[in-house]
Amino acid sequence: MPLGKDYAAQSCSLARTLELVGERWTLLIVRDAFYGVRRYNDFLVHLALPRAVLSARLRTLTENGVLETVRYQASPPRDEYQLTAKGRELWPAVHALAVWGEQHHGSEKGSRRDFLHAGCGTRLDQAGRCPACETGVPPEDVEMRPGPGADRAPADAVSRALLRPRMLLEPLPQPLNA
Amino acid sequence: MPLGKDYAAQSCSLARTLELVGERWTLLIVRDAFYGVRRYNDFLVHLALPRAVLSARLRTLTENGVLETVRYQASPPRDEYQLTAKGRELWPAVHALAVWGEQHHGSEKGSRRDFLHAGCGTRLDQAGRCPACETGVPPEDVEMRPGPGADRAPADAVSRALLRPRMLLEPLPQPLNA
DNA sequence: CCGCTGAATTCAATCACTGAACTCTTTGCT
DNA sequence: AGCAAAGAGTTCAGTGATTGAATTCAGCGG
Repeated sequence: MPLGKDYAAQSCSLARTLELVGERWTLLIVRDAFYGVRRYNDFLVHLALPRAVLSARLRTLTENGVLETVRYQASPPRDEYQLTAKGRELWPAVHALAVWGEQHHGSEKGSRRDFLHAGCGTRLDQAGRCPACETGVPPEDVEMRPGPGADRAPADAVSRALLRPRMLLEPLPQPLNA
Repeated sequence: MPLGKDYAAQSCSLARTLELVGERWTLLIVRDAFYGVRRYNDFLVHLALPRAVLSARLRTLTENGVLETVRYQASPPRDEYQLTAKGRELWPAVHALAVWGEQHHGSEKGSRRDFLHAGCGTRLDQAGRCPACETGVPPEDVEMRPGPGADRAPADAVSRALLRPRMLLEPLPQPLNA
């Protein structure tokens, strides 16, 4: 629905996936959700996208069961957006795309962000598996830390909060200071 | 370049990947290339997209080293578009997205297309690995065959040609009859 | 009462996509 | 030679989506 017509070749499941998740900004929102971003304003600050687009994307992701809203305070009603189980299953795809980008368009200084199997400390391969343990690693067990190519002093508070090592899906500390 | 501005948060390799591969139609073109589609007209027939968009996408994919043009006849000069090594490395990402779509938006009749480890015949998991052999499977070793949910009598010749089991990256037979 | 925050919506301008028509070159047919 | 067809595009007007700025709105803090 979001993008006018549906893709032809709808006999392919990739086409139906891209209808939902293939619009501009959508996968970056999902990626941020894996990073622990949950609030409207944090997405806004981190991605620097127009508010209208963010609202629209959050709505269609929620309507399609990728995100769900969770009330975190009642009096001025405020909702967080969290990944559902269905959304968390996008991790292999998101990770594979990120790894491809790192390999082919990475900076010369090295990776910007590393994803490690928590507990064993090994970097994941493109398939999202731990080469040492020879198992797939769900996002809950992935530790993210800045790599040598990371920007050391980003302009926005969300990027700064993401600079310290953290587990995927772990919510950002609130409020965001420094 | 293709989409006006570059994504902010360019410290993420996913963003740079999506700049290249995240536009409408682009990943479907790449998927078709894995399926063996190589010619302008075959992409056009299979995807039913505007010619202007197809030309633009093929150009940027070629300029960025995902596809390369290969002359297949000289007299009226005709080029095929083939995946480069860099392009073939998108297979895990494309496959992961397709599997996600199959799981969450698949038809009730079952999968539309199955991807098997050729030689062992086991269906790949979401990470693109063969559960039986416990190895990753490169696209050259993947056999594609229609699943129970496939459309049995598609309207276009390319879809009909893709109905018989085939190896990924194997070029479509030319000319396309039936 | 006033200003602030978080979460939006509205609006004009811009940009991209769509679909149809057109171009150009070579080849096959008569 | 003349004509139609195929393959691979380009051009162009109309539509739809995205952008960035401004505005709204509710509740809270002092």
